[in-house]
Amino acid sequence: MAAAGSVGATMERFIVGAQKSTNQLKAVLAKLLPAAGGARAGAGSSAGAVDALLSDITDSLSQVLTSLRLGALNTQRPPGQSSIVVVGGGGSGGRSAPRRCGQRARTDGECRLIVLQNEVQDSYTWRKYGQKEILGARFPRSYFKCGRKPSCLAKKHVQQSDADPSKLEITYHNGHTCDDDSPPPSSSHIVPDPRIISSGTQRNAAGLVPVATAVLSSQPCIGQPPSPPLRSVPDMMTTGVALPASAVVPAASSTQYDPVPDDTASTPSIGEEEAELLLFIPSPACSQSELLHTEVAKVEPLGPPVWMEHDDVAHDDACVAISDFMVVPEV
DNA sequence: ACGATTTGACCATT
DNA sequence: AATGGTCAAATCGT
Repeated sequence: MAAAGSVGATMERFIVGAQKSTNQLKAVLAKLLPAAGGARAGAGSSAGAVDALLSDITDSLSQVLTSLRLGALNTQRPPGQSSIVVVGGGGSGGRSAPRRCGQRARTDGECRLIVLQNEVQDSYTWRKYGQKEILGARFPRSYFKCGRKPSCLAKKHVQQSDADPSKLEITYHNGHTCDDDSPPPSSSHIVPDPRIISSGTQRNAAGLVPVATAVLSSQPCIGQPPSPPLRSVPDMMTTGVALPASAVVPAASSTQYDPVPDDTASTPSIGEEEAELLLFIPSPACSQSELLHTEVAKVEPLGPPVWMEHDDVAHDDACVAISDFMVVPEV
């Protein structure tokens, strides 16, 4: 849809702008902090560190930009049809989340399963309301409800993948209804409409971070609240863009993560065709303390990826879980 | 003191 | 009966 394209274009503009600013900053710092050859070792190392950081920033921005452009890959799926977004794996194809034996399907509304690398998070505020050991699963499943509004029906179940502990299997149930009536207090968000999907890894409940911040930071988000407002993405489950590990940002503590912006009141609900890109940012999903920390694999700019659904898709009445999902470069 | 998280118990579904 | 999902009191952190 056009909207999706405009969102991507908007994000792309911001990223390009960030790249320019970074380059300018680099130039300025180069003058202020004469690199290596500097007289004082201290100054030299500082300059080196700054340079390294700036390089990381520009590299991350490039990665995000690439991901955005690859975003064309989007796959619009009709509501009810689920998709598994595997973040990471360098496009080599992620592992699926096979339905566990004894796992039952709920019949309450739509749900979508997403498998993400840890350290990703979405822009919504989630409140954990339960945790349970699941038969056959090594890790417990955590239950979250939208914390923005009690009336919002959005829920998500987060479980660390048995197959790959570095991934979180997040199942979303129902779309957010909190976007409809009361837009969150506005802030300096840049991109309109955030709806990020995500997953997290760290032990903290996460928080949202502004995309910019996310892109710049490479530190693991353990118990770190994000400060700036997050920015991000459109509808979840449509497409996914994996940010480079360096894009991972510290998460905020559960309580106030995500200030989903506001001006983003227009967040589309699941199934809408609005968004094409997803920005995965560390999420609150794992307020639990046991989640592992891993890096999000980089997306290789090999060309427009294509989302492929594997044959063995398990269909439930209202829930669908796709077992295998891969991203392959278009030849 | 308030709000979020934890955790055991209860309920619903298969 | 077994299992997953939700509730709610207790606990913890701010």
